[in-house]
Amino acid sequence: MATGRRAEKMEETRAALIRAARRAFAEKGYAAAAMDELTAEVGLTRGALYHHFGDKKGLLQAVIAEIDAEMLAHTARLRAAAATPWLGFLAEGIGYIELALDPEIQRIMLLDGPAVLGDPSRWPNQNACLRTSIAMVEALVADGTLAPVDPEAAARLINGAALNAALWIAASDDPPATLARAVDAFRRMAEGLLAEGQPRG
Amino acid sequence: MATGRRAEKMEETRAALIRAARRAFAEKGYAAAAMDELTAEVGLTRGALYHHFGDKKGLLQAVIAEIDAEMLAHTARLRAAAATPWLGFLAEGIGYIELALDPEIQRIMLLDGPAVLGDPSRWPNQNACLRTSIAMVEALVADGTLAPVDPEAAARLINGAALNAALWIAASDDPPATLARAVDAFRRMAEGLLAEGQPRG
DNA sequence: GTGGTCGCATACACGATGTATGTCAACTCA
DNA sequence: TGAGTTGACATACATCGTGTATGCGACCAC
Repeated sequence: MATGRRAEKMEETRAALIRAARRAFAEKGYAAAAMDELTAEVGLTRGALYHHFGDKKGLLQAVIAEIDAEMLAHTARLRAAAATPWLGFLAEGIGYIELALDPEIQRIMLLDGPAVLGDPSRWPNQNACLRTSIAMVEALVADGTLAPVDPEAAARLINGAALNAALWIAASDDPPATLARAVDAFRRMAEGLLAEGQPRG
Repeated sequence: MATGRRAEKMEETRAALIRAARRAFAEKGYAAAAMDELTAEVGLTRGALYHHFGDKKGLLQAVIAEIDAEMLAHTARLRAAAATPWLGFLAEGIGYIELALDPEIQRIMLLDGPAVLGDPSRWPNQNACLRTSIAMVEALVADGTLAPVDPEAAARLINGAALNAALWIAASDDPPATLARAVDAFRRMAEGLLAEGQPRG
């Protein structure tokens, strides 16, 4: 499609607004981020913002969608690089923990996002990520690697554990050391889902 | 101590404000709860509020401290009623999941609280709860029930898994059924921490 | 009973969101 | 190609909510 000069510029301002919002939300938090500052930073006014995103919440949604897509792509790469499905599953969880070390992700995705937009498992992208996790657990249960556990429940618990670990690590004094402790415990817990007699990975 | 008429009345208004805030925060969320309404509901004005709690955040802290104390007392009861330390540990986690079915706890403790006050593991009461969990894991590791895992890491991951499970259950269409699925998966994951040869039950 | 303290109300300043309206450049079509 | 239309964005305003400074009145000490 021949995107005219018009549409092209428009996409540019959308991107600029989202970029500025990511910075502002990450640094000051959603509530304390003023839209006037945000927009002025990229040479616009709130008019542009309300035109493109409807309201402040809409801007946050756009920001979250972008970050979420990046996270999804990252964990998918880790999973694909693993030797076995089970190791892929572990790698995905551990990668998720590492990702959440980023202050931007913590503040926007883990703290403000849920408070403003509600339960993250209802977000479209998170749902996609979760669905792949569920599918993996299903496959691992089917081939006998995992005990007959409810796939969605297992995927969500693993996710929750990883998420909380990330918050802990981020708030700790020595993140790398804490990361190591968390990853070890995470691996053990996940191994609790393995079927009897399966090698512990 | 002879609490005079004065101090007595003051405690009463503090309690009334906290009560009203619990309702308002739970129903509308922290950001959307207006202090004017809150206080008018119990026949006061914002003056009382700022006098007692400093600012809106201070009120939220007081509310959270109260709820947190209730949760702590509840899980402690469950733990004490269990037959063995290991079963007590499980009961505590499962009890935590059940507690979080309460919409008030979800909204205030799991969504708005972290966004406004930051990482919950830094809250004084949560810290107390976590410390007892860590102590339990330490004891279970010492007596050989659990594998030699980092106590704090294990406690935090278990906590995170339970917390996320609660959010999931709450958002589900059939909470009781979802609760059953979550509890089963939770038990299995926790059992991953058991030492080799320990009975799973 | 008089001065002081303190719980709480009143009044105001400030900032932030959202909306209604205006404007000007870019595209359409005869 | 130029008049009309659309739409991206700016401007101006209405509204509301927090926080603070100030004031009042009841209780307590002496």
